[in-house]
Amino acid sequence: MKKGKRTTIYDIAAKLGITASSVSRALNNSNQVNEKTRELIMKTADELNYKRNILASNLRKGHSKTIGVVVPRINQNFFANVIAGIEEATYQKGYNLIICQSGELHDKEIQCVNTLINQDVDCIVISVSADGNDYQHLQNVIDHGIQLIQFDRVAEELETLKVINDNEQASYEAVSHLIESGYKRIGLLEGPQNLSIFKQRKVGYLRALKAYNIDVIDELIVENAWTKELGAEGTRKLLTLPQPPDAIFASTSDFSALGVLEVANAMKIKVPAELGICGYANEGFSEITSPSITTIDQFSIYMGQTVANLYFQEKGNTDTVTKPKIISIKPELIIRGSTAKNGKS
Amino acid sequence: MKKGKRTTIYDIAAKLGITASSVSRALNNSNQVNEKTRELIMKTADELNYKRNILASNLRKGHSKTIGVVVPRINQNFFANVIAGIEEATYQKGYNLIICQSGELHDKEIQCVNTLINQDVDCIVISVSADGNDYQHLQNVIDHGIQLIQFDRVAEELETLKVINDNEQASYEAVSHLIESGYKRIGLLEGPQNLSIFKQRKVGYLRALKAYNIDVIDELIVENAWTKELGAEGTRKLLTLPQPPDAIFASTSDFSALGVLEVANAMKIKVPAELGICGYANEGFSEITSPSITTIDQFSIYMGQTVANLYFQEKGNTDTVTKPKIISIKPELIIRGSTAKNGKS
DNA sequence: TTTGAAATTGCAATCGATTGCGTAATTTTT
DNA sequence: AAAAATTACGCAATCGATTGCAATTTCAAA
Repeated sequence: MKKGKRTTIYDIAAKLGITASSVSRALNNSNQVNEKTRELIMKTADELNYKRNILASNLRKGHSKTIGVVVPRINQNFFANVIAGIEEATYQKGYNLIICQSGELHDKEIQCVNTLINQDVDCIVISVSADGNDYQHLQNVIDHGIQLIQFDRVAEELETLKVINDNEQASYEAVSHLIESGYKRIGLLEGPQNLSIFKQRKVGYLRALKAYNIDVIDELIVENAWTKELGAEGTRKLLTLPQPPDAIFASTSDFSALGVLEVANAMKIKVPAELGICGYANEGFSEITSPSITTIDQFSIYMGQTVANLYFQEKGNTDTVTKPKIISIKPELIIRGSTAKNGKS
Repeated sequence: MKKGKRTTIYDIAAKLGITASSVSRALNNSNQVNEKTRELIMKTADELNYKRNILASNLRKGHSKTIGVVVPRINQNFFANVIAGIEEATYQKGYNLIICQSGELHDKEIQCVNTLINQDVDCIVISVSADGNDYQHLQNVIDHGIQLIQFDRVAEELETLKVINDNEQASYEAVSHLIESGYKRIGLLEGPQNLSIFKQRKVGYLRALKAYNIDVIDELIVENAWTKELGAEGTRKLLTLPQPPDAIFASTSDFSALGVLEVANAMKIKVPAELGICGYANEGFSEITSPSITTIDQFSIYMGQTVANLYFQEKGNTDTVTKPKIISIKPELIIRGSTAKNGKS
C-alpha cells in the first residue's frame, strides 16, 4: 500500500466489478446484499487493507460518534479517573473521546467548548473551571443541539443533565464524624464559593454544627484555601489564633489537608490527639501519610461511567425536549488515623 | 437557531446573494476575496452563529488535525502528565486529541490503534502495553501513511520517531548513589523484561555494580515486581534471605518502592539506616512518605510537549521518507530521606 | 411458460467545505 | 479612452460514504 493512499469503497467495487453502494451496504451489515457478494466484499476489503473513512461516514450520517470532554486539568487524580471511566464506557460503544483541558481559565474553557462544537461532537461533558460564572458558551452548546452533561463542578442555573456528588451530605457526615470523635472547635478550609461544590460543602459543615448545637465561629472559617500551599497558610493562621481549632476540615481537597498536616507537624502539634484533620477526594497519598488522612471518596471512575451511561440512555430517548436530570452519587467517608482522637479509628 | 440545524456556508451565501466559494474563501482568510465582502461574510457568519463543519472540511482537505494517543491507563500519574503536556502543545496549533487506553491489554491496544486509523488521525502517539510483543498493528499505522510516535515504552525494533527517557543512565545513577551512600548489597525489583524500559533499567543497575566492582548476586534480583503488592511480596522474599540486601532499588515504580517501605516498616527494619530504598517516577506521594522516597523524575509533562513538538517539526519536513529519530530525555535523580544512610540526604 | 413477489444491485443525490479553472469586474498603464 | 493587468467571484468537481428510489434479477407459485 502506498503511503497516503487509502483504499476506498470504490477501489473495492472496481476490483469486483460492482458498485460502491453494494460495498457500503455489505460493510454496514445491511441485509440488502447477497450473502455471496458480501463475503467477496469482506474478503477483498481485508486484502486491500481497507479502513472506513469515518470522516466521510460521519459527515453523511450527520453525527460524529465522538464525545468531547472539558476538564480543568487532565493530570489531576479526580479528573483523570473520571475520564478513565468515561473512556471505558464509551469505547465499548464505538465512541471516541476528545479531551481538552481548560487549565481553570474561563477563556480557554470557552475556546475548548467552541472547538468541540466545531468538531461536531455528539455530546460535551464538562466540569467548569473555577473562575468566571458566565455560561453563555454552555448555552451555545445546547443551542447547537449538542447534548450537554455537566459533572462535579456544575453551573447550577443551567438546566442540563448533571452528574454530581452529594457534597453537602458528605460534608455533613465528615463534620459529624469529627464532632462525634470528640473534637469541639472545628475549622473549615473552604474553596471558591462561586463553585457550587464548595458552597455545598460549606452548607454541610454548617448543618452539622447546627445539628450538634455548636456555634459557628467565623474566624475558624478560612476562605479560598484550596491548594496545599493555601491550606498550609490558612492552617498557620488558624493555629496561631488565641483559641485555635482542635480539628480542621479541609473541604477542598486532600492536598490542602496535606498542607494542614505538614504545618501541624512543623508546629509539633500532635495529629490526631491535639488536632483532627479531614480532607476530601481520597487521593492516593491520603492513605500513606502518617497518620493517614480521613477523607471522602467520590467514586470518580464510577462517576465517569455514570456520565457515559447517562448519555447513551438519553440518546435513546426520543422526546424532543430532554428534561434536566440530575444524578447524585453519594460519596463515602473514609475514616483513618488523622481523626482517631480517642485511639479508635 | 433550531435544534439540529446547523448553518452552512450555503446559508450565508444565500443570504448574501453570493456563492459558497466566496464564503469559504473569506472564512479561510484567502486573499482572493474583496475586503468589503469578507467583512460582510464575517458579520453574517457571526449573526447566523455559524460554526465550520470540521468533518466536511477535513474530509476535503484530507487530514483531520487530530492526534490519537494510546496509553495503558489514563489515570496513572505519568501518563496523565504526558497527555497533559501533549494537549497543551497541540491545542495551541488547533489540533485535537483522541485518547484511548489499552488497559495493558495487547488486544485492546490493537483495537484502539485500528479505531484511530479509522478516525483518520494525522498522528498516533503510543506507549505500548506490557503484554504482547508483536507489533503488526504499529506497522499498519505506518503503512497507512500515518505518523507514528512512540514514547516511554517503545517497541525498539520498529524504526519510528521515539521520545524516551534515558532509563539506563538514570538507573545507573540511582544505583551509584546507593553505593556511594554506603549500601553494599543492593537488591533489584525489576519489571517485565519484554518492555525495553525495564530491560534498560536492569542494564543500568548491572553497569553500576560493575563500575564499583560489586558482584552481581542473582538471588537479589526479583522478577516482575511492578506493582505495590508485587513489590511488597518481593521485598518479603529478599528480607528473609540468609543474607538480605541493605538497599532495594524498586526500578519499576514508586508504587513498588512504597511496597518495600511498608514491608520494612512492618518488619521493624529501619529506613534508611538498615535499608535504603530508591523508587522510580517521582509520584506525588513519594515526597510525603516517612521517610520520603528517593526516586527518579521523568519530566513527564515535558515529555508530552516534546512528543507534540516532534510531530509538528517532522510534519514540516518535506522529505518523503521520515528517518527514525530518537529524542532521549535525561531523567533526574531526586535524593530524599529513604537513602540517607549516614544522615546526609 | 407466465406472473408476481422478493431479493439484489445500480443510479444519482447528498452531507458541507474546498479549490482549480475560467470569466467578469475593476484598476492600472499608456 | 483603449489596452493590459489585476482582482474578485462563480462554476463545477472533489473528498468517501450513505441511502432513497428505480431497475434488474431470482425464484417460487400458478
